[in-house]
Formats: sequence, C-alpha cells, structure tokens
Amino acid sequence: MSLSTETCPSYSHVVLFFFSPDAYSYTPNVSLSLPLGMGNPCLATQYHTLQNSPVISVTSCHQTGYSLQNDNHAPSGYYLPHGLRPNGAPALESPRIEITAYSQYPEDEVEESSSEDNVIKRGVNSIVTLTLPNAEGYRDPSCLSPASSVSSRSCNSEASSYESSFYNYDNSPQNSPWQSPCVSPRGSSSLLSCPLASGPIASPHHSPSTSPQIGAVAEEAWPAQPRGSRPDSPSGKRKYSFNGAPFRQTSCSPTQSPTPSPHGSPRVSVTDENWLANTNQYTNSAIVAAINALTTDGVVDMGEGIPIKTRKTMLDHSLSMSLKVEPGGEDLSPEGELCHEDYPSRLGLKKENYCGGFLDVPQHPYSWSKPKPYLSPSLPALDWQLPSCSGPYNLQIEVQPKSHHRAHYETEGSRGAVKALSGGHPVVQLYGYMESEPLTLQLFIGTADDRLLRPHAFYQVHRITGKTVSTASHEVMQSNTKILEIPLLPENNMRAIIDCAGILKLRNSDIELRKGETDIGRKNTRVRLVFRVHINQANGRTVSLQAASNPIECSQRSAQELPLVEKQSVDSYPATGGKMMLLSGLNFLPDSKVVFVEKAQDGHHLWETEAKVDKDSIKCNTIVVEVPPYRNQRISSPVQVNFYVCNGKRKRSQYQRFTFLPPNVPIIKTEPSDEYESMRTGLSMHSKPYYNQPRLTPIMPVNDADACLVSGYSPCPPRHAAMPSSSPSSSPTLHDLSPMAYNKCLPNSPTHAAPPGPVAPTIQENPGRPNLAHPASPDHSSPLGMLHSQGSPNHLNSPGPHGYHHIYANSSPSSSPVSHPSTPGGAAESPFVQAYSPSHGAANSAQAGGNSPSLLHEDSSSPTVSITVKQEPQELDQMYLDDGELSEILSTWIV
DNA sequence: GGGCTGGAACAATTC
DNA sequence: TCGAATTGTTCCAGC
Repeated sequence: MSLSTETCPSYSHVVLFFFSPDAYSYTPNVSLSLPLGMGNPCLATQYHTLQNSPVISVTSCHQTGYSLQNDNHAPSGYYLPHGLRPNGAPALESPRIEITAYSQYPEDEVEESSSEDNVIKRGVNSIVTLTLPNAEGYRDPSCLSPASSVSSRSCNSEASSYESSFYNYDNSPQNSPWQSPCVSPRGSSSLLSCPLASGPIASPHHSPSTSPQIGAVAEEAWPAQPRGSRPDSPSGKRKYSFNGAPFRQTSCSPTQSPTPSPHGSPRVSVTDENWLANTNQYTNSAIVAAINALTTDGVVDMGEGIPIKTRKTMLDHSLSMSLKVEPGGEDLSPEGELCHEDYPSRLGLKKENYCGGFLDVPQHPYSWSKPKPYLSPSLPALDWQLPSCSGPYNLQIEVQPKSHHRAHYETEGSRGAVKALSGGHPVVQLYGYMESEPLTLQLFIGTADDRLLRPHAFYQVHRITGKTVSTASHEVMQSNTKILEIPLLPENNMRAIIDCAGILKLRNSDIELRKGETDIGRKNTRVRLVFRVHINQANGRTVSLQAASNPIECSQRSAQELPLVEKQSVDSYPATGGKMMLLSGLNFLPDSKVVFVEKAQDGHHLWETEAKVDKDSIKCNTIVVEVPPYRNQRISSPVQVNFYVCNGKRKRSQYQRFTFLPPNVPIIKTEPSDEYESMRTGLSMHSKPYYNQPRLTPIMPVNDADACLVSGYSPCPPRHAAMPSSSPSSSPTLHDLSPMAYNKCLPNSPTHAAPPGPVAPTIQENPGRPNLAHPASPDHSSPLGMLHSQGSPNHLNSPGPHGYHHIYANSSPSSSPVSHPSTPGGAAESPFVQAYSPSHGAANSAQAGGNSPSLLHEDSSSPTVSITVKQEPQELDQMYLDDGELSEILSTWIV
C-alpha cells in the first residue's frame, strides 16, 4: 500500500482517516498522523481490508462517517474519524491521500518485510514533526515523551490494542501507536513481532491469588525474569514472596532500577490538580476513531481477500485470548489455552455444544459451549469504543455498581464481588435479542478517566466463586486484560447478575515498569466495569455492543476521604445565580466547601468563587449550596463552568459541571431523576459527571439540540417500550463518566450533509438506516440538554466515550468544527460526531428516563445548525496548540 | 479454614 | 532540604 499526501496539512497533528468504500471493510484505511503519524501496523482488519481496496483516492473533506458507506456495505457501525489531531482535535485541512492497495505487493513482502512494511511510515517519517511545548512533561502517548516513545513501548502494553497486540514497535522508531492507527502491511505481522502479545497465555503465574493470570501482566514486562519473581516494589515492604520466601531482590530486567521509574520517570505526577487535565491529553481520538472505524465483522473478510499469512497472523492474534486454566480443565491445551482461535465462536454459544472444561461452577445450569470453528478473529479490541445499542439490540446496565469498591491486591484475599448500591450486584441485560442461543457477556475493568475507555492497566477483573455466587463465569485473557465471560441466557431474558466479579489491584510498580506502559497508577484508582456482548448475525457479521458502568473508586483511602458528588439537583441556571442546589454524594463534611471555577482556554482560572453552603443542611451525603452569580451577567450563550466539593487542601471531589445560562433563557423543568431525592428534598437530582472535565468550558449555542446530541446514543430504533426506562436501580447514582459528555457538537457534520445512506453507526449494522451525525453530549447538546442529560442512565450506560458512534470530525475545516481542539483531553478526547438516527433521540430519551430533553428528534433532512463547542484545556501545558493555532481552529469552528 | 471486610501500619512519593 | 501530607501496599483481626 502506498500513501501519499497531496495536501499536507498545515497542522502537524492532523490525522486523516480514510474509509474504504468497500462493503466489508469499513476500513479506516489510513490514518496519517503527524508528526508521529505513521502507519500503525496494528489493525489487522484494516489490513486485510485494504487488500481489497484497490486504489483509493480520497479527498478527506467530508468523509462523512457513515455516509461513506453505501447501503450495501455499511460497515456501519463505525465511527468515522476524519481529520484529527492526535489529541482528537480536528484537522483543519483536508489533505488528500491516495491509497494503493497492498495487493500490489507480494504478500510476503507485505508481511515480512520490515523495510517495506510501511509506506505510510516512510511517508510519515519524512514529515516534519511538531515539537510540543512541554512535551517532556506529558505522558500522553501521543507526545514524544520518553515514556511514550516507541522505544519504551512494547507489545506487552495492554494500554491499548494498538499498543499491545497490534502495534509493531519495531517498525516505528518514532511513532506513537497513539498517533496513528494506520493501516499497514505490517499490521498483522506486527503481531508476530510481538511474541508476547499473547502474553498471559504464556504466563502461568505466580500469583497466589485466585487470579493466577494477573501476574502475567507484570511478568511480561520482565521476560527474562524468572517466573515467580517480580520487580521490586518501591515499597520496602515487599520483602517476601507469597509463600513467605524473600523476594528476589534482583531483577533480570534491563530496566530494573531501584526506583519505580527506570525511564527517568517520564511519568508525571498526577495530582488532584492535574490528573484530569493531564489525562485529557493522552487521548488520541484519532486512533480510537480509526479503530472504531473497523468492524467486528471478520468472517467475510477473513475468508476473502486476505493473504494467508495475514489470516494466520490474525489467528495468532486471537491467540492472545486464553482461558483461565481451571484445575482439571479438560479442554485446555497443554499450554493452558483453549482453542483460542475459536474464541470468537464462543460468542455465539450453542447449548448443544458443551465444553465442560470451562465450567467453573458445575452446578450452574449453563455450560460453556465448546467453541465452534474459527469464525471471526476480528472482534473489536478492548479499547475500541463500541456503542451500547445497535439496531434492535441494546446492552444496558440495569443496576449500576456502587461508586466505591475496594480492590484487593494479590497479596490480599479477595474483597468480594462488586456490589450495587442497593446491596445486590450489578445487573446487565441485553435487549432486543430474540434468538434462542445464549450469548456471552464479557466483562473487563476499564478506565474511568477522561480518556476514551480502555482496559485499565492497574486493575483486573477478578472472578469470584463460591456458594454465594449465582452467576457462572470463567476467565480469558486478552492482551493482558482479564475478561470475565458470563453467559447471557434467553431464559433469563438475556439478563445477568454480576455477582461474580471482583476487582484486583496490580501494583503500580509492576505495571509502570512494564514496557510500553504509559499510564501511571498513582491516583489512577477509578475504574468502570465494561460489558460487551458480540452478537453473530445471520449474515455472518457480528454486532458488538458495549456498556460501561459508572466509575468505581477502588482506593481504600480515596473512598473514605474524598468527597464524591453523585448528583446535583441543578445542572444549569441563569447567570444571576441564587438557586439552591442540592448535591448528594459521599463524604461531605461540615466544613466542606463548594467552589465554582471557570477556566480559560489556556488553563488559567478565569473565575473562581466559593458558593454559599448551607452549613446547617450538610450531611455526610448531602449538601445544599447556593448557585453563585456568574461573573458576567450578560452572557449571550450558555457558559459551562465546573464546581467541586472540597474537604480540604487535597481532598476535592471530581469536577462537576454547571452551566450558566443567559438570564433570559427559559429554564425547562424536567422530571426528577431520583424520585426519592425529589420527594425528600424537593429538588430533582441529576447525576453528575463524576468525571468531569474541569477544564472545559464550552460555550454552546442554545439552539442546537439537534446538532449536538448526546453522544453515546447509538442509533437504536425507537423501542422504548421494550427498553426499560431509566432503571431505578441504575440511577441512584448516576455518574457521567463520559468525557463525551463534554462534547463536541459538530456542526453540520459530514454525515448530515452526506447523501442518504446507511449510516450505520454501530458496528456492522444493517445498512440502510439513516443516521445522522451528532455531536454528542447531553450536556452540550444544548443548554437545555445540559440540564439533564446526566441523569440518563443511558448516558451512563452507554459508555461515556464509548459506545458512541463517533464520527470523528472530518479533516475538512468546514466540516470539522468538532470539539475542542484546545483540549486535548477531557472531553476532548474524541471530538466526533455521533451517528444518529431519527428514532434515536426518542429511544434514548426513553432510556434516559425522560431526562433528556436534549435528545430532540432529528432527522437527516432537518437542517442542522453549526455549534461551536469551545472546550478548554485544563492546564496550559496540556495544550497541543499554540494560541495561534487555537485561534485559527476556533475561528474555523465558529460558524 | 477460607473468604470477606474494615482498619491501620509502614514506606514511598509528593507537596 | 526537610517535614508534613498523601498515597500505595501490606498486614492484621474479626466476622
């Protein structure tokens, strides 16, 4: 494949994505990322897809996401990224790239040659890179920091698919996998070059816990290290092994050092002040977008047009999944793996095919079926953002987990399964599935920061067994991430009670020292339960859905000390202030303070004021505060600010969003999201983004609900009736995890302008469904939307950043006013336009429990209004762009 | 006896 | 540079 840019973007970080018109390939064929851009040899699917893509000459301008696909091919489902900066910001240029199918190269060359491996790479390499200010201070993989440099990465990283199983570091001295999920001939071969990709499989473990494979995560970073030993912990306490024997004090790791940060500590400290802000930058929406652009459909692709070697590689990739070796497991291979290549097939479990060896809980009525022959190796990587609903299907977390769950270390015994607020356990249900075959619900621990959802490097799901556990489950490993597989049975209405999942904490030092790992563990203690289900379609395709839970604080101390705002009775109010707002949450103290903050684009505080707190009303879980008057009483458009509860110097809650409306904007009252609270306090509560993106201060036009809809709402048909409206059980503590929530209202997204066509926002959906691209954020959809979007369980369930069909902003300036270029992180992670179907709004509205006024009906033909979303970086040093660039971008966005 | 919990000691890291 | 504060990890005890 060859790639050339005919129009080199003026911005170095522009990432271009091209989608193959090919039906099955929803291929984000190419992603050209500058300066680090390079062909990301990852994405096998892309690879083989490209095989079928002759020469694609694309003018990125209106690559309207889904619209790119034709009705018959709709790889729908995927989010079409357009021009984006590594930080997710849209590219302003519309470079034209020509893509020549790999097929012109001998397969061997394609796969084995490292020299020819990436034409993309060559091309990119010649591109001048942008020197980022304070780059060294970033840990953002997208930056050229030591930590994130290719040299420090390895295939072991589980950080992301592109960093782990797919990414071929060898080939990219300068590419950050985050930079360019480009298609590369080496895409698949990269797997081969990453023998450890299947890591866990090869690592029996030393973990004394019931999670033997967990140890593999760390262990892989020390290939030369004798099994059973682990890197020294910075903690002097780590003197003994689990059996009491002294730990080896020496390590074979070349990078071993007395300190946890052998790389000169490229990792920055994450503090209350900068954590969220920093994390924002880590996001490379472009990559995610590219990844999302892929389809899970692999059957056809795999069978056709894919070089044998490629297929083999892909199979290898599938090998990265292994089953936990249960004592006595009969179906396990000698290596303790079980028909890995068959894994995908297990997604469509058939009752008639039992695989007893998998059964951990024999008494359970459900037995894991024996894997069917290899079907599709291209299930979406764990860091792919998937929608929670697609077509008739909707994966919902009916009962959210408690916001706190103390994770256990390997050195400790289990701390039990994650519980629900009500005392039970989380419940997940798949709606719309009418088949008689059971499905497999996958569960893994995901991140809960501002970045796009991905497997959490420091936490793993821990399988809980015992007489108190009613749900069968078994574990598999996929790229260092443990996945718990739970049967979803028709007889149970495709509903599963998640009482078999605990959370294991891996030592920071173990993970941080791992090659390729760029995340830091310190204060990175929030996670989300991520559920996935893959539904095989009659046409051979697979629809993959994903739903992420509310954030769960896993730190013992944080859970006990940090204030947590779960809900707020008011999301927005006129700039005049004066409204009493009830906050509910945890750990409020008599001397808790509530501070409103507004920051400028450069991260500087524009305004900060302490709101009046009704001291008499403070309880440990509620606090009443008076909304302070905004600094400018004459704002003409909503202004989003943030506030937090502070219990002390470093004990602040996450930022919560609040929107000041122009004084004359009518307030639309919406239904309380929490009857109890409403009745009790007279104030309706809105769950709040627990995560917030403090630095964002989007200014949104009021009238564009339709131009800016809730992200995370995938194009689901109007099935309210079939859908549970906001589940009471799931709404008591709704957190807006989604960075998306902050979002990116994309004006006239390409999709809007796109010709009618199937725009299947979700994976491999049925083509034909008209979808509209939407900016997505409830809060941003409009000031009105901001009022309640957060109360939507849907909002929560549809994984914030996930589950959205983000159609990344087009590279075209005119069409990519996407979100927030200035905020590489935060909500900013993924500026995208969400595909949306007319019925979607209603559906979501229903899901939202009636709290989503922002979900206005919209249809593809309706005129859309451009919305400008201005989001700010939390800190100056987090910006990727200089003021000039920002100004230019913003001016471009502002329509 | 093992799993689950809550609490806290101890040490490293950060402020 | 030092002390305090914070955070991570391990250990203990009780149920």
